[in-house]
Order: sequence, then C-alpha cells, then structure tokens
Amino acid sequence: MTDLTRTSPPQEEGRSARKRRAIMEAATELFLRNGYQGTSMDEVATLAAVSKQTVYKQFTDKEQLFSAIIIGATERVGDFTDVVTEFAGTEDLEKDLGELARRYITAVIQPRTLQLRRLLIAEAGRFPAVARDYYQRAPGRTIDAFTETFRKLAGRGLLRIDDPSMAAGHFAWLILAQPMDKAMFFDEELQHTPTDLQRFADEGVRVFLAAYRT
Amino acid sequence: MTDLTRTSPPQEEGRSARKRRAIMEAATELFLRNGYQGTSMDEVATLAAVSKQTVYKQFTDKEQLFSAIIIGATERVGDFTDVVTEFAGTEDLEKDLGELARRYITAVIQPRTLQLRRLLIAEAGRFPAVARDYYQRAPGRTIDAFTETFRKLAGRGLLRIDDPSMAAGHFAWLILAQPMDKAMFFDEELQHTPTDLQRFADEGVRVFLAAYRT
DNA sequence: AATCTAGTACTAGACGGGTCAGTACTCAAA
DNA sequence: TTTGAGTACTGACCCGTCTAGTACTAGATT
Repeated sequence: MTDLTRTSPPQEEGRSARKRRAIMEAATELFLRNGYQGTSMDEVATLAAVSKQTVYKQFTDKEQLFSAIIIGATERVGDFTDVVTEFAGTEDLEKDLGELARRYITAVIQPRTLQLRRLLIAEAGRFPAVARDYYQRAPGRTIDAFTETFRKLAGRGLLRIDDPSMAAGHFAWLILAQPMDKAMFFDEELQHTPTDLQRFADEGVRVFLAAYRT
Repeated sequence: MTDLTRTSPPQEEGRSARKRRAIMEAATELFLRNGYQGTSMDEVATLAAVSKQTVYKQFTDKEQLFSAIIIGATERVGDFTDVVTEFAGTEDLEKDLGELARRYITAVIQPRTLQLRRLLIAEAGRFPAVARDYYQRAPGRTIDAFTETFRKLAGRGLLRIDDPSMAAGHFAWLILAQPMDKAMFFDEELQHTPTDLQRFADEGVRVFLAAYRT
C-alpha cells in the first residue's frame, strides 16, 4: 500500500491554482449576472466554496478581481483574426461573406458575449481602462481583421472600397446591429431564433455587396 | 414701499411642484452619472437642496424615483416621428436623406442621450419594464418612423424595398452604429467631431442608397 | 387691508436594521 | 509549517422612518 493519504485526484495544477480558478469562475458568473456593485465578495467566496480570506490572498481587492475576470472572459470570446488568410484566395465572394456573416452573428449573439458587453458598458465610467482594453481586444480586433480582409479584397479588384475601415464597420453593423441593440435592452426575455439571425446575416451581406461590389 | 415681505419671485408653480422638480433634476444628474446603485438618496436630497423627508414625500422609494426620472429623460430625447410627413413630397431624395442622417446622428450622439442609453443597458436586468418602455418610446419609435417613411417612398417607386423594417434598421445603424458603439465604451474620454459625424452620416446614406435606390 | 390662526410642507438630524469591503484570529487539514 | 476554513469584527455606507421644530399658505377675523 502506497500513499493512502492521497485522496484527491492527480492534480495537474497546485492547490492554489485550483482555488484561484474556482474563484475566477464564481466571480465571472456573479459579475456577469449581477454587475460590479451587485456582487459581494462574500457571495464570490461562497459560490467558489472557498473562504473569503483565500479570495483576498489571490486578489488584492474587488477591483483587481473584476479586472482579472474581465480579461479572462475576453480571452474566451470568438476570434476572427484568421479571416484575413481565409479570404486570401476566395473564389465565391458572396458565398464566403455569407458564411462569415453567419459565423460572426452566431458568435456575438451568445448570452455570455452579450452579458460581457452589457457589463462593460455599465462600468465604463468606473473602469475606463478595463473598458478600453476590452474594446480593443474584442470588437476592435474583429473590426481590424475585417478591415485588413477588405483591403486585400479591394486590392484584388473584388471590392470597390475607398476606406476599408469604414467598410468593415458597415459590414459588421449591417449584420448584427439590429439584434444586438435589442438584446442590450431585453435581458433574458428575448431570444432570436437561428432563422432570424441568418436573415440578418444574409440581408446585411446583400446590402454590403450592393454598395461595395465592383 | 409695497410688499417687502415677498422675497421669492412670482411663483408659477406651487412650492411642492418646485421641490419636486429640483429633486428630479438632481436625481437625473446623479443617476445618469453614477448609476442606480452608485446614487444614494442622501446625495439626491443634498443636491436638490431639500430634506430627505421631502424626497420620500414626493416619491415612495428609490425604485419609483428611478422610473420617474427615466420617463422624464426619455421625453426630452429627439423625436423623429415627423419625418414621415416631411418625406411625403420629397424632390431630391439623396439630399433629404443626407439631411435626415445628419440630424439623426447629431441628436443621438449627445452626451445626455448616450448616458441614458448606458444607464438603461446597465439596469436592464434590474428594471426590465423600464428598459422595455424606454426602448419602445425612444429608439423603437424612431425606427418605426423610418419604417413608415421608407414604406411610402417604396410605394412612390423611389426605393426598392421588400422589408421596410429591415431597411429602416439598416439606415439607422449604417449611420450611427460605429460612433455609438465606441461611445458606449469610452465614457467622456472620446468625442467625435462634427466632421467625423457628418462623414458617418454621408457614408451611411451612400451605402443605403446603393442598396435600396431604384 | 392688516392680522391672526390652523393646517400643511419642509428642515435637520438621529436612528434602526441591514449590507459590504477588508482584516484578524482560531483551529483543522495537508 | 504552510494553507485554508470558518467566523467574528471594524468601519463605513445606505434605505427608509421618525421626531421636534420651523417656514409657508390660505382662509377667517378684526
């Protein structure tokens, strides 16, 4: 008999790291659902099944915990930087843009993404640095990818574009502004069906191509 | 010397009404700047130069005061219902749409409107009824006006539109989605110049017409 | 018209009951 | 010996109520 004292499963990460993860998961859940002021550190500790002291060992204070979970949550949102290379050799622009649009709207309309967006808009005044950072790393990054993609497509003569950045903004918002705007104000009590979303995607692409196709 | 005792100016409204107005102005200012949970009833009373008891005489509790100031602030946002009749006999569609677009973006990008929007998005979870009401009475109302306008223009053969509601959404967001989105995340520390805004308006109208003009 | 009076609105501050961020301390587990 | 659970505690804040006293208003009286 060897090592009967080991009751826990083989631990990939140390105890501290495991606790830290539990705290971040709990805090993410609570902050996203109840906002910054609507979440107490006691709640976080309880939901993480951890003592409050442990929370304060891992995170100096509430603000720092908030920043940390926002950064973590931002990392888990969809990444569209690869569209630049994907569109490098497109054969059927209309079809490929349609697919991109559907992928895009599906990713952004997810509850987690919407909650994150709502939370950051709500706290933009209290945490300007966090809001700015999120904007650059999530929606800004996507727009940049679109911008670069369109610039190349214009270079190949497939699109007629003066300002690729403006065109990227038009593309993005033609597709998701309407469902997104409504979702911001109707918390939980509204959900778009996949059919709805596909229609927004298709109509958005249609208008975009009418204006920008050569 | 006549009536030295009268120190106050001729009062149009009674004392209560005057106090009520002071309270609402103070509460509007504070709620818009600091949010619902970030505003205390003591602060409201102090800023209104009124005792807390008076606040509670006029408004049963904090939630009721919040609802009241949101309704009041909503009434003071721009109204676009008259565009329907304005466009009834348009001669130069491109010019008139351009003017509408500039008027629209100027109205919506105002700090007050943006603060109101941010506040309602932040509190959509806590006050679903208030958020829904605001949405229908402010942005929804405008979209409805655009929808009706475009339906009529399509009837006159000036636009080619299957779904006027979708077209209205495209028009609105082509114009203001980009500056609005950024403004949501950059509180105070970003202001678009009139030149920027005009460019968003013009480019939005250009794309819209490319897609929907007959 | 000037004065008095009753009733109402308002002020200032205290207070009860509660929450919350962050700290301290004890005891058990690893 | 280090770590963390559990819990109590501090100091601050906040909602809503209450009390004691002041200011205002309008109608009745002189």
